[in-house]
Amino acid sequence: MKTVYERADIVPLLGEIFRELGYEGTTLSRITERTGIGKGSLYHFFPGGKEEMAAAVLADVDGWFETAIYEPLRQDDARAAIEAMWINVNDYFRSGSRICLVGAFALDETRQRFSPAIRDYFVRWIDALRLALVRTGCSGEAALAAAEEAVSGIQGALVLSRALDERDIFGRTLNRLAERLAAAQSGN
Amino acid sequence: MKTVYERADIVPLLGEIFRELGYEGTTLSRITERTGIGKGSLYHFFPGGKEEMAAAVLADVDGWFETAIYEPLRQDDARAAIEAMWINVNDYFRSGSRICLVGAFALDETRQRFSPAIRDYFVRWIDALRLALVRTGCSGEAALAAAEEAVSGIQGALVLSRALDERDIFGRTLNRLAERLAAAQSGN
DNA sequence: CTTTAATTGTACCGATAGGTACAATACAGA
DNA sequence: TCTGTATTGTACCTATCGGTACAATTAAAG
Repeated sequence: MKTVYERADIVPLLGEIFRELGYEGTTLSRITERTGIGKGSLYHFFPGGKEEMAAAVLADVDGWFETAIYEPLRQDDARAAIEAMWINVNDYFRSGSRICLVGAFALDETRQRFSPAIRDYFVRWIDALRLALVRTGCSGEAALAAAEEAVSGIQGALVLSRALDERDIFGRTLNRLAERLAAAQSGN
Repeated sequence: MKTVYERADIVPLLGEIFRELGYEGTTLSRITERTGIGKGSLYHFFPGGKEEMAAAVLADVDGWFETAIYEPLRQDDARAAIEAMWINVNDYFRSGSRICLVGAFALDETRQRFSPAIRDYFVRWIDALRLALVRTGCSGEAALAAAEEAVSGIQGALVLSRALDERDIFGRTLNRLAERLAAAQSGN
């Protein structure tokens, strides 16, 4: 009995494992153990080994955010896109029970391997949000500050909700952040 | 040639290594490589091995925050203690170039090993800050929300400043958070 | 200067890390 | 059905993992 995979099917599985175990904590044997995918397949699709796997996951995450969040913020109706962002963020991170892989990689030495990708993810998020805020009539400087505050706040909410292991704190914090952002839109 | 250590001297060194490499990324050989301390000494002071080393570091960090930040928040003049907190936090995290070990451990599977210590660190921080806010005249509910927002915001600032690798963003975010907290003190 | 206990360097251990080689298998197109 | 390519399981490699054992060395007390 043999199961045949495609690269696109494997990447999300790898994503969950890297999220849970971190880069160093993710071993090939644990990947096999959790997914049933053997080394043969893994190195067939990712000849660069573990590092290429993690890079593929980062690119996948980045792509998801690009189409689901950044592009709407840049192109669609600003207020609607911002509102949709909060909903999508809450869904994506499963109300705080799922962490941000990019943020986690930023904290330890893993950052050195992927620093351009990590940096880019956050720069583009902040910039897309900033542009949306400007379109609502917010001044340039205030828009940047508000965008940084929101993106930074989301990362903090993820850390805190995992640390406290409380169901509702992520949603509560997201609501506070959304209110702050709404305040930045109308006035100032 | 032989150097003699004490446990108290080793713990801070281990702290910096765990901070940089994470729990899984920290190996005994890398500890030796960076500190010159061999396995003999390491297992003499920490018979429980790597896990005991990390636990000792967490306890050390916790102790520092307890005396430098939590106790003043509970006992000293509330406004002065809050002001001192922001300065101490900025110093401790070296303007964002040093991460929060407890927050980092919270993100991956390492959390399972130390979840009570991780939880406690944040619960006590939030609670001490909440009490200080109440003493300034802030209502109970608003105080809890503001305390959560501040502690969560600090963690987010650490993630973001590492990810962007920008010198000034940590200080900027801390200033914003301090202003929010100041606003919670006077009114509401 | 001894004695004694605390501390440390070195040599080891089995298990597992990431990675390679390659034959066996599955599958798509002719 | 046959053929060639894509995919996969297995065996194997070296390096290193966390950990143990213990003799050599050090510092402290008398």
